[in-house]
Amino acid sequence: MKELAAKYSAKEVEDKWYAYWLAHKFFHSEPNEKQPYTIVIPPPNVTGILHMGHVLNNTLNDVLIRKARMDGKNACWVPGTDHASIATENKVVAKLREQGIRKEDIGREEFLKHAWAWKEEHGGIILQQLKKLGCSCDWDRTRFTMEPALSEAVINTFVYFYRKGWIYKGVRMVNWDPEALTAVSDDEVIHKDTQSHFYHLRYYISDGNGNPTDKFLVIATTRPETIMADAAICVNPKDERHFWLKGKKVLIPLINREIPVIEDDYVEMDFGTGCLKVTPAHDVHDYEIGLRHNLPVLEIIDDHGKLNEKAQILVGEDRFVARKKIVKMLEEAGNLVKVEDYTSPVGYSERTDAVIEPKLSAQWFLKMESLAATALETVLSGRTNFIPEKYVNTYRHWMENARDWCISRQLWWGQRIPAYYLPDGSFVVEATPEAALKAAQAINPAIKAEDLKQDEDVLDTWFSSWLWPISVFDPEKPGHPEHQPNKDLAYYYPTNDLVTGPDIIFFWVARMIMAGEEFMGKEPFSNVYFTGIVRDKIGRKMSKTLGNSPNPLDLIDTYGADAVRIGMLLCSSAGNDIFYDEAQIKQGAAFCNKIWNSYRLVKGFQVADIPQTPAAKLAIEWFAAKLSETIAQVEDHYSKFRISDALMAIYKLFWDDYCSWYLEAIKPAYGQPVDPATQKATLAFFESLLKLIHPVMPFITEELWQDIAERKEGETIMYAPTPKAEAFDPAVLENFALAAEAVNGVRGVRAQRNIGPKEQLNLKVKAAAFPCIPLIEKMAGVTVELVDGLDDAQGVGFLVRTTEMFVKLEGLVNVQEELEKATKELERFKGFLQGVRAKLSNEKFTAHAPAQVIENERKKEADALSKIETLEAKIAQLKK
RNA sequence: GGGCGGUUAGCUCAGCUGGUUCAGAGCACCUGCCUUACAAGCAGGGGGUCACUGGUUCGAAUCCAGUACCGCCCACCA
Repeated sequence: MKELAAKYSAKEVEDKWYAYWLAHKFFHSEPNEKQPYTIVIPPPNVTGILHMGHVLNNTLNDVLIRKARMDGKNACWVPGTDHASIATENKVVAKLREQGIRKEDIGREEFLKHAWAWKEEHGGIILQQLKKLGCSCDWDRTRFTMEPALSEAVINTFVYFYRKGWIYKGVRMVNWDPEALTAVSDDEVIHKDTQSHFYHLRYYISDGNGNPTDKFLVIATTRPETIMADAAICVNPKDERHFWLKGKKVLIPLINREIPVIEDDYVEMDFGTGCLKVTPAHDVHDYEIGLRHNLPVLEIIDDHGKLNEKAQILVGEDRFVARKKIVKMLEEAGNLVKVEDYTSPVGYSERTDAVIEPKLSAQWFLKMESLAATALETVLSGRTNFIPEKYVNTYRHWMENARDWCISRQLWWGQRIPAYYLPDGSFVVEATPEAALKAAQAINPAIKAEDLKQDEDVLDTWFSSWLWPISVFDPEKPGHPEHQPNKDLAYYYPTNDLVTGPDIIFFWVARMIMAGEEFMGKEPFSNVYFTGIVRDKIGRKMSKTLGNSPNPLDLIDTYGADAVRIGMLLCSSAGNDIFYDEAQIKQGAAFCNKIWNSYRLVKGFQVADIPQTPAAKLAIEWFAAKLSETIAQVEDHYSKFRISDALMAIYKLFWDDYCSWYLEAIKPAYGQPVDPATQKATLAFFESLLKLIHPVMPFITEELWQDIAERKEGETIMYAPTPKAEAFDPAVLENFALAAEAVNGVRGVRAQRNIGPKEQLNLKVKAAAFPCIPLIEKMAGVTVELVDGLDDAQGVGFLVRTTEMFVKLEGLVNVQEELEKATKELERFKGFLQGVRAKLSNEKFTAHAPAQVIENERKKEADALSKIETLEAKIAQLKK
């Protein structure tokens, strides 16, 4: 490095060192005799692009992995991407739509060709972006959840659980989007309060032969067009108003079909009329009531949201048209009692904005009971820790109520379910078509390959990502209990830490624990660190539609990756949402510059064979202690995953202690040289600081570390050992603190009196001895004089603890002002003393409080007395 | 509606098992400085009834109960 510029320029530095790290394969890990430290990346969507949430998450991951590497562990961070079936398929569908192509028209095979092409074109961009951020992933280990080996793992897992009897096919109500003609997940349904009507309808009691009597009940519904699908009327068994209905049958208006009156606790007595029409095919809750009471399921709405022939009336009408028409018909028939305005939450499709239609369909499920119980135990026993701990409660609640996992999706992009149907509708489950044919022929020897039809659905994306901590190392393992883990899996599993958002605690974290326990008999990671959600300054979620999410790459370009990393970490305590503000990144950039310039100073030192100044000697002794003290704190913070606290501790050590105090203390006068011992110590301190902060700021630290000494090609700060705290004498820190107070006192006087820093002053200290006097002289620009008494009123005094100090100022002093100041202070201490004495004279206090506390109070009393004495003497002096 | 968590300085947060002058940090703010490492800087400074009410205790930001508000997860009243 040549002359250092006055400002740090990240751009020139970052690409250079990342290329260097890659060229030397510093990120690559292979099993060896060292202790492993492993992280698997939360795989981002393969076609996704980097957003601020990724920046936060991956910065944290990188800090942990770099720290572990410097701690001497064999650190391995496995990167990769997720095929993200729904998100990716949506994107491909949208792109095809632009070209006027519908996926149904081109068919599965052709569609998948487009999808793969899309993946090749857009896939992995995000991994390139992570490099810009400085992430030290082992790129040779990059995985993709839909690559052949990992897809096989998924299929094997399915077969394994099917054989175990935990996978079954069942009917479930899904969120049907009648425009997109697909089921959508719960997350893709947006509930919006919608203005509608509450129709009160009269159902006549049947005489038993399908004829109406003159008795009736009234139900309230928002969906009158579904009455033809009613299977029962339900009332609460405790509702006295409806006791008379017990065992009765009623007639559905307009079509006169007879349905029973049943009783179920689900019905709220004080809502609506207390009578609920039960429509199992078109309402989730009604479906569940139907199950409990064995009601028939009659579907009258088709995939397009139109009434079908089972409705008997209004066949072919759209559900909303049908609603209007049927209301009129009901009114004419005399069944409409009244119509109320009503606002209720209605589910809309996130993508098409169509009103979601609950629809029954056949789905594949995985039984959760046993898996959840085991995975709950993993966390409750502490084999896996959650940080922050509060998520254990959330986790427990979910695991204790886990419903079977619906693993099928009506999509094409993903691992296709390995169930093969025979012509008679029965099916076999096998890992390959060949095996399936064999199995089918065992049932019916006449079966040929073309007779078998594979299930159309693919598996939920999470059904592949839950294997991630295992499959990235050994894809053969999932689904194969007898398979011995390969070398990588045996070495790297279980991984150490997982950093992820709390929003996927169930989708992903819980299920990885299940898979880990099932296939490895061991938890997949020891700690899960939950980050918060990145929000903007005013608390809104970052989103594309709001346009409040900055592009991280622009930020890196402007401020540098180190600055962006600092900016994200500064405000990120675990589990709290992050309020993103560009100001934090500017703070990070300022810190880079500060580090840069502190090095410029040291690098510029002329070294000469001169004796070390006493101030420099004291400063070195102090900073060595301070460094050790801080290292211990930083280690403690890291051990508790308090990353932002660790960063802040180093930040203050670097800026306040090293730059503002240490460097100023050892800095020679302009043009003067520095002695060799001081130069050496200073560079050593600086190197320690670089190493401490490297995990957070990888680029600038590498740049400077390479410059402070002769380095060979292939050397890197990445593998420099983390500085260790050494034993130190606490008195060193205490003495320095006293001296610093004295310096601050003098500076206060200067500020108050408008005296420039260059003007030498005389400081009288009323004491027989005081620590670090050369330091005080250097830092405060004074000559210190130890005196017995302060008889000269021409000056300004202040107290350092109980020691009185006095800056001599000829003709500049306002005695009256000094007097007022001292009197005010005296009052304060007197009040304080009173408080302490009240406590000490309280018998209950002295009887109950521990000795330590009482002693502290006595010391406070003594200190206060001493200060009062000093102040009183001073006041007497001033009054003369 | 059920569960969980929160409320401390203008902002973001720390404060572990009640007791050190415990009321803190960073940023922001105010004042004075372009003092040859750094104005992305230096020095100094102001600022909080620890949400509210009650209780336990010699002693409460800290423990307990209630109230108010906020956030998250789940279920989302036909």
